[in-house]
Amino acid sequence: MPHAEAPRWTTYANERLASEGFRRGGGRAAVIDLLDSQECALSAQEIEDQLRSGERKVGRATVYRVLDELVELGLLNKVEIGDGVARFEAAFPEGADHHHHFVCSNCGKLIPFEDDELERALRRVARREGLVMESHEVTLRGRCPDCD
Amino acid sequence: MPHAEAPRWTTYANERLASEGFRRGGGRAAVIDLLDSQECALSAQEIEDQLRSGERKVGRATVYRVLDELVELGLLNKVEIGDGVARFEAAFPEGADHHHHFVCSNCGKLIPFEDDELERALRRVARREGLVMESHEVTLRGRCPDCD
DNA sequence: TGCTTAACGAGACTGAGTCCCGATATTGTC
DNA sequence: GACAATATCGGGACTCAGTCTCGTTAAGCA
Ligand SMILES: [Zn+2]
Ligand SMILES: [Zn+2]
Ligand SMILES: [Zn+2]
Ligand SMILES: [Zn+2]
Repeated sequence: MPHAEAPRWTTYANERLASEGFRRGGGRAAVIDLLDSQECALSAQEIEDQLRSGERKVGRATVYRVLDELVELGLLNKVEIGDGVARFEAAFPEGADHHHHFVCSNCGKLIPFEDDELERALRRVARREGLVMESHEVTLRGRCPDCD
Repeated sequence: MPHAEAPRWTTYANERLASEGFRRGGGRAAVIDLLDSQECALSAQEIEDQLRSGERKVGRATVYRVLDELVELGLLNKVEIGDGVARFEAAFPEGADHHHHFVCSNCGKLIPFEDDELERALRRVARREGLVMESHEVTLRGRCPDCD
């Protein structure tokens, strides 16, 4: 949920891509627009299907290619909740809108959450172990309020 | 790294399986013994290969079946570092030997670490969000000391 | 010893993700 | 605008972790 006054992720992503020397291709633009309109993570299959059913057809190879590029540039977070399907969601600069996920082991619902202390603890660990942290993932599993 | 005086994980796992009414099968025993001798996580493929090259052959179906059972019983932790391969490692009761992983984005090395404050932060988040946490995974990504 | 049924394993199958390679579109230059 | 250079795209074959089926083996028990 970006702040109302913050620029759209699409804008940020496109600027970044331009500055990295990428050309502007229709397939990539379609994937970016779709991801920008999402609340939380989407799988490659979901992206492919939604684009196929829309007016802008995009091949599977392109979807995966674009997702890889964006993850590589840090414009996208790859979320893996353990069901064998990778999901992707927009990542804002400076860690804005940075969050993690809770997965209900009963109904499968994906609930996002954020916590500063958790983030601090992670940074502290990395420093203590002498590791240069580039990214991290946290997944909590259990019962959601509905299923408890 | 279990404490020297602590019982072997094999023992603990077998007792638990017995108390749950499982019969003692050769395939399951082989998988358990192999996992007990490991320092950190092993993939299903690695387990299958190591058992196949040893004297105790175990079919793939059995390996996956046993791993699922053990994860279900909380005797095993499923570790997914994002390369499309699930790994498994012994889980001790009471969270003893509980740890998480750092993955080097350059050389792929898997480095285990533990941190009480991180664990506390996770429990706090779950409570605040009204979620009943059954398990969790944390993966840090970046450069290890060797590759930095 | 004999019965019941859990445990096992060969191998077919599924599906996410990868690759190849020819077709198409973008950008810079003239 | 035309053209060359090359980034982008996509159909479809392919890989391979993980799943399923079903007939066989063997643990537990009376
Ligand atoms: Zn999310
Ligand atoms: Zn739920
Ligand atoms: Zn480990
Ligand atoms: Zn490294």
